Amino acid sequence: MQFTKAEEYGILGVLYLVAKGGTAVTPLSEIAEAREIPEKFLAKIFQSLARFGIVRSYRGVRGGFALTRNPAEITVMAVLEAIQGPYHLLRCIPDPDHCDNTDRCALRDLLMVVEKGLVETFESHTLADLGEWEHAKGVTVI
Amino acid sequence: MQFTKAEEYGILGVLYLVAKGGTAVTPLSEIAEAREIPEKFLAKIFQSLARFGIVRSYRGVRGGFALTRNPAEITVMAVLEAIQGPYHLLRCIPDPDHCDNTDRCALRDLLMVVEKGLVETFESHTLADLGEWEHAKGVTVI
DNA sequence: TCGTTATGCAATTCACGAAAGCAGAAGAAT
DNA sequence: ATTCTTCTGCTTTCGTGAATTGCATAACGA
Repeated sequence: MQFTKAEEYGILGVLYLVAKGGTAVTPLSEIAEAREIPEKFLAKIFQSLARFGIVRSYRGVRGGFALTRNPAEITVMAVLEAIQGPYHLLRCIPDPDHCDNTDRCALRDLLMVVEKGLVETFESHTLADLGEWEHAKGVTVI
Repeated sequence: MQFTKAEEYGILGVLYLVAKGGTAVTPLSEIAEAREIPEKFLAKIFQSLARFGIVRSYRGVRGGFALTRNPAEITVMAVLEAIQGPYHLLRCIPDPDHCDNTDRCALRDLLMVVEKGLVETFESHTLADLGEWEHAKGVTVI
């Protein structure tokens, strides 16, 4: 059970936008360089984020991406789901037909408990929260 | 972030032993067939469990594996750590030198919170607990 | 019209989870 | 002793999906 690079880069990317404050439109090249993320990979991730309305894209010179809402209104969970789709620890959780005795599986029950706690934590933290944590630690944009 | 097959098989394997009750020595072939797990893969997993003292192995005719302790004394966490080693969502959590600004990373802080909750849940459930859940649902050994 | 930036899809690389194979050791049964 | 069973400890293979790259195209501003 490990956090994926896509998830990691996605969060770091939007946090960069938060750190820049307001609604500054920022090109991927800048984010990628500042946070040392492969640019094309980041592009893919931000396209997902754009589809889910987390960020908005602007083309052309001085284009880039910007948050669509106030960071306080965007939960970490929303970002993760935009990147990875619905979040589940086992295939049989969303799809009970995946194996033949989901209704008797204690492991599935336990993981549903674990997953619930996990989702609650991700939902109870917004990008603004994380931004403040970083700010308190003196993180700079570049 | 997904539960691995090794983790899944490991838990299901020991739960099979729990369901058989007591300290019955059970060969891998039986467990593998009953729970539809690739036998050689299960062997690898149980070797780890044996090294960590979760189960004990017996060779020869009528050999196999048995739990070393009462299921109520074995937490799910113990089983998972035996299989996967120390549990971390990001490499930089156990190894702060993995990236160059772990001390300023809000994502790392958040994941440490998530991880804590996760570990607590796994530690607060024993194999006996899961065994009872299954029992209540009418799970049979074979 | 030109340069910049995102878009969308295709292709590729790569790591690791997952699984299989095999020779050998240990042990029980007879 | 011999034989059969079962674990042990490698080695190797396979497959999937993560991670990354590439390219042609579309949109947009200057």
